[in-house]
Amino acid sequence: MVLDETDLQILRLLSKNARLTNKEIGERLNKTATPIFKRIKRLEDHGYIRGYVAVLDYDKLDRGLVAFTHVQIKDHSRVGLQDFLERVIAFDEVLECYQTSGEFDFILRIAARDIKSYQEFMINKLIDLVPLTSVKSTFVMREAKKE
Amino acid sequence: MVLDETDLQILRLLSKNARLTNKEIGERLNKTATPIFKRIKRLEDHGYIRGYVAVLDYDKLDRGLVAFTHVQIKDHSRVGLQDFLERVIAFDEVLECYQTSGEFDFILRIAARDIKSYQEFMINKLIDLVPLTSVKSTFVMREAKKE
DNA sequence: TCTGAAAGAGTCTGACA
DNA sequence: TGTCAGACTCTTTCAGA
Repeated sequence: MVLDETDLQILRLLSKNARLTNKEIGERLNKTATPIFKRIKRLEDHGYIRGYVAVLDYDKLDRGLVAFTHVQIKDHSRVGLQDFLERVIAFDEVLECYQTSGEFDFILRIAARDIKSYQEFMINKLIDLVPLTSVKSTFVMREAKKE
Repeated sequence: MVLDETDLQILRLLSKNARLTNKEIGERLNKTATPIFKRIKRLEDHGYIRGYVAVLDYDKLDRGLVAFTHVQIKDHSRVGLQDFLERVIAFDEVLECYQTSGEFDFILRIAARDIKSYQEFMINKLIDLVPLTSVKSTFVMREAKKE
């Protein structure tokens, strides 16, 4: 499937604000709502749009501590990596999980109430999962962009 | 503002799928669409919900190379940090920007077509912004969770 | 805080250029 | 690919419990 400039602009708009109506998008692209609707349907069906999510303010939700946790595990076999992945994404604290190449095997985005909860997550949940080689935490002070 | 269990469940559902209708959410929580509507409005007005975005598949968009770029800058004054932040979020390649504490000053989530485009971004855009102390790139092989 | 009815708005389909 | 009209569905408001 080939995307034209209109498709790309639709994706650009929706990645910033998924609540735009087809009519509003159409007005910006000089079209009516119908072709916008059809194009979005096509983009969804072909997997270009994977879904729509609400962006929450974790500060207000008493989960103001957001961290990136860089994890290196001991067992690098396919089974070992898959095992860690499946078990770690089951935790509510894990907002995102990326398998990576390079120094770390996984980067996790974590939300916890405070530093104490974060440490509890580390000690009682993360560390027990599978044998780890290293864990490095970086705390987020400000989210400046998100799309 | 105090959130009850119903509010939290609404947030949980919408953070995974923002396309659920008020009626569908109501059915899961044993209520009608009206109270769900009112609660969501309240959560939006009070900033618990910051917005709604489409999740795109960057693989398919020929921006399959997603990386976390860890940046340490030379000038740690408030102005220096703010300056870098404002200029870096203007780049299309920058999907997300987090100001962090610890080893790095910023973590960027970057999307590029391939390794060559990524290097071009680094050399022609990122490096020129402000004097940097270190830049470390970690490439994403798989996104296993995102909410 | 909730239900249920009703108006307003958006989505989605189909005929046609 | 696109416009337009109409059916359908969801959102939103309001009266009442």
